[in-house]
Amino acid sequence: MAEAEKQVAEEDVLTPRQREILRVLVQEYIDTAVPVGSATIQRIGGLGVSSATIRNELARLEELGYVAQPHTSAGRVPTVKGYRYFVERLMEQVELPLPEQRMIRHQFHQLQLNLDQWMRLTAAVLAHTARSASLVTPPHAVNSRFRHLELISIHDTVCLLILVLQDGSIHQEMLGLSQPIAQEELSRTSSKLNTLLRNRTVREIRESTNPELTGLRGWEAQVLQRVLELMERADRRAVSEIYRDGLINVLRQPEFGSIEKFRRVVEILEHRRFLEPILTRTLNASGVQIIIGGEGPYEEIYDVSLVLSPYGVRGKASGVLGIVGPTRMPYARAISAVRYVAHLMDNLIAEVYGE
Amino acid sequence: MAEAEKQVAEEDVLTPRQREILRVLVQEYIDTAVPVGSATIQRIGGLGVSSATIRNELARLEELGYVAQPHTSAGRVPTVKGYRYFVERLMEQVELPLPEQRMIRHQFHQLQLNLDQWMRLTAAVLAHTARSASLVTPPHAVNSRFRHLELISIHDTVCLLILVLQDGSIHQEMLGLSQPIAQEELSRTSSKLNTLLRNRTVREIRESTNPELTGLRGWEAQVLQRVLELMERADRRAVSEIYRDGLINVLRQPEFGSIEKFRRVVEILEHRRFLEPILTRTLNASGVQIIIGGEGPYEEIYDVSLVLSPYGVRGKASGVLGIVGPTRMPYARAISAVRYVAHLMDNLIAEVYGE
DNA sequence: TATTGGCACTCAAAAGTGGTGATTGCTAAT
DNA sequence: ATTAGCAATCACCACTTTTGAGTGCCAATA
Repeated sequence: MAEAEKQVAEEDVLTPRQREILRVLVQEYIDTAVPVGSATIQRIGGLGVSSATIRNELARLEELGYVAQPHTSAGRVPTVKGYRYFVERLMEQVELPLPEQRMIRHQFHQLQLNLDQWMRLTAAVLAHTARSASLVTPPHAVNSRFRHLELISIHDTVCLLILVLQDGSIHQEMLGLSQPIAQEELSRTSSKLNTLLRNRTVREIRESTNPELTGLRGWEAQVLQRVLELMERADRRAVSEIYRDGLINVLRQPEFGSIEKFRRVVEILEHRRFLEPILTRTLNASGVQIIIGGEGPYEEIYDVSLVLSPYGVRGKASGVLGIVGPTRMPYARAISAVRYVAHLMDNLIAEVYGE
Repeated sequence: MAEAEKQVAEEDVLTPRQREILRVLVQEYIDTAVPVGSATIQRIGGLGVSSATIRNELARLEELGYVAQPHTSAGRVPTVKGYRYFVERLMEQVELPLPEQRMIRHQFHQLQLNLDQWMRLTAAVLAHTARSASLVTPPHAVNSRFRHLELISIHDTVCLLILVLQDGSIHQEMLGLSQPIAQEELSRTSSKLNTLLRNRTVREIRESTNPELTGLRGWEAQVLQRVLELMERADRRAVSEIYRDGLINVLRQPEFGSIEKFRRVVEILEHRRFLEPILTRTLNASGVQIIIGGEGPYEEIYDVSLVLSPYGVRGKASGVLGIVGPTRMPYARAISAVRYVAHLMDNLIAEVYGE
């Protein structure tokens, strides 16, 4: 198995004892937020060696870049590389405790299936379960297909345009018309377009040579134009909207005693520019993704981590959900929470959107 | 006039000089966040008296509860009572500078009128203009009237129910049907209901004795039931959704060097339990409301203030917008920003929703 | 050769120290 | 009623000292 091979290959770099020391150190640091010294590891680690031996091993781990000292006379803290090794090889995968699973399922079952409420609930449940800030994007199809158009007269020259796509997303917009149009005429046009466009993608519609479509003029052409624009926007913005919750949980973390680090979390959550590429990437991945701040392309968000997972039915309707917290995060719990909720969403999506 | 009487009555308590001293003190404290001493007031206040006199007056103001000393050898800071007096009687009302007005108008005119984007923009503009955290609730009608229903088959036994009310709000919900229903039949029912319910309130529908309505059975009755429930929920929850922005601005305030006070701001913004009653109250008030934390029913949110205003067309569609910040807030600017944006919204709402 | 006890060393954090200056309240003079 | 003058207060700052957790290294040990 590739898995086993990888593990063997890794043993060339870290001995089992070093791995155990690293595991204990990261776990302890996650629990206490205090740099961990050799004596502490000896006390709670249960490996039968003296603190001097552990010191030697720690020196080696530091050379290799897995741990670092905030200052000479302090214990060690994990580096980004250390966290990465921990979450990939050392951490014990746990399932979310059954009572919590039951509670979450219960909450989801009580729900009337309104997309907006549903997303909110998901964000709230994630935040509560992982005790950190959460984010959720609504399920979204890749090449959305037209499903239904509705034009409702608001007054003479303004109508409300409601567009429903096959992924169930609803897009609305006020439309100023070039001339006064009555409701009857609006209805006639919308039912015409409903027939012409049904189940088509933007591309198909644009390439159509159907004279009924290409021949549209005046306000009707205007409506079609807006419909296409809305569909394109929906396609382009894989991440349409982001539901958030639980920011307050992050404030409880001791590392945010000073404002600066906390600011980064708020910035990540408020500014799409960070999230958009990360979420898009997650959408196309599979399984729980762990992004540790400071690594590779994520230098800017040093000491903030994200645990994200795609959910939904691939190619039909999928979204991303996950949590944001300090690098020093209880990953085991976070991952199990994210994974469980994502699975639950997979099922719900399959139930609602497809067979 | 009641206004004038009140002012006269108040002059019994505070002499003109005391008022001027209080005004200078609060203004200076708002600007600098540093306790203000008698010398400072003498220097910048321009009242032709010595600092000793000012000290005497300050002692009196302290007795009366308008100012307080953080410790014996420090200057004075305003109390909640002091702030209240300041915003109601001493502060000079200013208009938002014209260039800013122009910029805001410009942003609103560029907008395609989608409610969701609109609310977001409003929150963003408020946050930016008042340099603080902002919140906005969408416009909402009191006794909403039915406008349009659309049923879209998702698969056999699930359909998407879209309900448009007269205030332009759109409500959607997935509906599990008791039996498989085809799209044609869904359409027939929705157009029937559209005729029967058009422009009616929940109350009117419930009290109707029209046999076409009371005679509905099976899944059709189920649909009607859900429509009524949705309409009732829309009526009941005056504050449906809250758009927020600009939290990051609050982090810049020096008083949030420690986390504790900041936490309160986040709590207010995240938990509806604080906001709901405040917003509902504001909705029924008129003009800009200033809520100073620690006062009366708002003890819990000590040292956080809100500047809120209702907007929209009374009885037709109205909402609340405003900002949240530290008690030590540039009220003049905040109020002018909130007032200006609220007026702008009044006009936009009138333009879109009515004559 | 790996492990260990012992020990000198380091250094951040906590506790202590004294000086500074802003500010007050009080008093006596105007 | 107002003011100048002045002693008293006390947070704040810069500085020093103390403390102790923790390290690195070395010589002894298995």
